[in-house]
Amino acid sequence: MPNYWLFKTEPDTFGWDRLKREGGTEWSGVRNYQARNNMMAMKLGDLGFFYHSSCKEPGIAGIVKVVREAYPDFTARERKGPYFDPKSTEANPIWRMVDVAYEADVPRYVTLAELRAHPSLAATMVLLQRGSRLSVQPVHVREWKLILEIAQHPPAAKRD
DNA sequence: GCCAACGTTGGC
DNA sequence: GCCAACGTTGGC
Repeated sequence: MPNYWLFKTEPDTFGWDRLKREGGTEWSGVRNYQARNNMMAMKLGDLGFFYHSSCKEPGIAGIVKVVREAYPDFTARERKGPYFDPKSTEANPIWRMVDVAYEADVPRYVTLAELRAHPSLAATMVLLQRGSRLSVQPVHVREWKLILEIAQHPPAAKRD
């Protein structure tokens, strides 16, 4: 059984279209210890939702698979780069990344608002907790299955 | 070790 | 653009 995760990304910077086009990516630039620890816990074959944040309609855009387990994030040592961290050295790299690859499309885009509308998700999903902004987070298998179930049906009609 | 100040995230 | 919540920094 794989474990399940959620990766946040800003579609203006690196969205689902680009991930599909390129087939996969290094998940570099994460500078939060909890998110790093989550990546260090990932195993080959784990699956993750590809989540669009900081955009007009935040939500789940696709599914990726972990194709390389955690290894040092070299962008921490790129002196001129935006992710440079002087605390990270070759002998002691403090930041890690994983590689992910395209796994599948979701049947349809599932918005944040829709996720929130499900009480059982709202109660437990890390993404939906107040003030939560963890960029790489675990998803419970129960949540994973429910979200896929939601994605297999048309969105609930909007009421006026 | 405390905690105020600051910069960032991210929904709205 | 606003602002609440968060994580980090640094003085003490």
